Amino acid sequence: MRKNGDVYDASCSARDALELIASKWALLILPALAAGPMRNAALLRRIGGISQKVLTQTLRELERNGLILREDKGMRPRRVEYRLSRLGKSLSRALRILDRWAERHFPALDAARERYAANQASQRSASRL
Amino acid sequence: MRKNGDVYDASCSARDALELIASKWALLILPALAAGPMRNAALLRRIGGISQKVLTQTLRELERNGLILREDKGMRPRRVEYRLSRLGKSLSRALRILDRWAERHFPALDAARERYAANQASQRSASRL
DNA sequence: CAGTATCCTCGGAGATACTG
DNA sequence: CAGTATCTCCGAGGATACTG
Repeated sequence: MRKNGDVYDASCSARDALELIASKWALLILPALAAGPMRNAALLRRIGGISQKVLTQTLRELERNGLILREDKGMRPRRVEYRLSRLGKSLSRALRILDRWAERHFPALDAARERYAANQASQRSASRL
Repeated sequence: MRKNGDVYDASCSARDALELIASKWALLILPALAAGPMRNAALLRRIGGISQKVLTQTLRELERNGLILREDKGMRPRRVEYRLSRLGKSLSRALRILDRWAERHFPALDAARERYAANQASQRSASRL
């Protein structure tokens, strides 16, 4: 992306940051970890519908960006814990606002979708006259 | 908000809402429209790297969810304007917080990535000994 | 248990050309 | 000018099996 012509000005890196955040899975993992440190298996259970591969990928990406910390206590059987870094907690707080927005407004979104569907239907039947 | 250890139960719809938001393009279109109503071509210019098709798709999806309004004034040549709905403005305000977070913290993210890369490199060379 | 390695599928998204 | 219609391709992500 961002092929030719630097259309957008200074906020390019911020845009990258946004894209990191705008990952569906990151948006679910961070809140999960906000509750406290968690292990791989627990995250798999907690976040329904994510595969082991994608979970690992996303965790690595979050770790790479300094949002979470990975602690591998060298035990047998193995035990690895993930937890939010300071930066991750900060982001998590910002995300909570979005979360609350979603909770508060999804009824409105649903309603809008129904209205839209109804409109579509009536327009289809009108054009058939 | 999914406080107990169960997989997501009640907050499924909110999760859907989050996924709508977690679209890279929606995250760019909404702030663009926050500045004021805009037409197709203007959005294409403003948001670098998006194709006509994807722009239309995203706009439709946002309209369907009641976040933006589409106004087609029946002129020749055609003139269609998009603008935020009340709901869209509300979301846009919530997103601005994220935006600010990204602007404020992307240096930290960058730094973390460099640290990570350095670690990787030193670990690779260590394992080669 | 945490993580990798493979293989494979499906759909997101680009390019291009066309229409009202 | 806004939008559709096709065709195409690439890669994110799922399933499964294996390893330390």
